[in-house]
Amino acid sequence: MDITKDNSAGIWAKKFYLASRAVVETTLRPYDLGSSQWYVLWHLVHDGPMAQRDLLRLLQVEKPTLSGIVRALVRKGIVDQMPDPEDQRQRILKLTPAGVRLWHNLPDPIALIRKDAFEGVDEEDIATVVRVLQSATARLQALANEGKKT
Amino acid sequence: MDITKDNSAGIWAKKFYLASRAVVETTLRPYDLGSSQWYVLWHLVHDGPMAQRDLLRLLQVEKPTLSGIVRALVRKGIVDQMPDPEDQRQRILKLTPAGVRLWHNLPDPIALIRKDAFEGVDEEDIATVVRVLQSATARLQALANEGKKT
DNA sequence: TTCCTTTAGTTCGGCACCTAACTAATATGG
DNA sequence: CCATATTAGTTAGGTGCCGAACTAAAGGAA
Repeated sequence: MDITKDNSAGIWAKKFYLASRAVVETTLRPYDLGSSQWYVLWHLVHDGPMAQRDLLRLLQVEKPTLSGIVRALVRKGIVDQMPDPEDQRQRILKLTPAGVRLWHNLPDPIALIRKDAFEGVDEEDIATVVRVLQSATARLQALANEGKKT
Repeated sequence: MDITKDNSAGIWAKKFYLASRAVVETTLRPYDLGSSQWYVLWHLVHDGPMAQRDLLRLLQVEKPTLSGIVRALVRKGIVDQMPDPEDQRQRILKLTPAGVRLWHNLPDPIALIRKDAFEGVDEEDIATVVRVLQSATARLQALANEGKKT
């Protein structure tokens, strides 16, 4: 009874996620940046300064998760976190000059994954992967929400 | 330019992994057990006591990762970790009586995911998901190994 | 205006991962 | 036989994720 047989799609989703995170983090390590830290920079570069709460929705993570990522970026001097004068609860996030300089030297880890993992793979197969995983995720999240309400 | 479009299979693999981990951990939380901790128990139940190094290969994680999981299980009184008399470097892992009792009350989180996420999904689609993710993972790991050697 | 609720963010503690650097013990080659 | 690998496991520190519980500020209702 091989347990991996029972949930092979789940097992491989996990393995792929961990492998791609490893590649991205290896790529970014020389710049002392984690994968989610990079993604925060990406948003700040492409959308300009924004409140932490807006980033929260873009990244789709919980508050303490983003709080930790931001703390690391502030510690490294890459991002400034200042209170919004309009609403003293909110914090505006903005790249520092050092952050802007860093960004210009950074490789694009998303392009790397796309190329090294999926280049040449049948488009329809990829569409199937997306469709199956998307629906499976929705089903699990529905289950989780149901459990919360009950 | 939506970044998610560029690597949608990767994005959904991640989302699915996180969602399934959340469901599993919610299921196991009443028993004060994490997902990987559960998987260690599963192996100890099905294969009997074994050295930590053998578990390492079964779980396919790095040494410090397993070390942390084992430490948590020992702290909770679920697993005993004793030196192998044959080889003083190795540690034999064995369920405690409390661990055995706990196991008998535990739900099966793998069955849960299989049912709630994939039940009714076309077998061929699942096969495609496995095939694509498996090959993508292999490509990334090959890349990682190459980088190590160079 | 005052009280109450909601919202934004942090802190704490926990899980699951990693690399780098370490100890202790066994195995091996000269 | 002894010096030198190699192997097993731990520790330290970092990333990314979570829920629970907290503070502070803003919004609303009586």
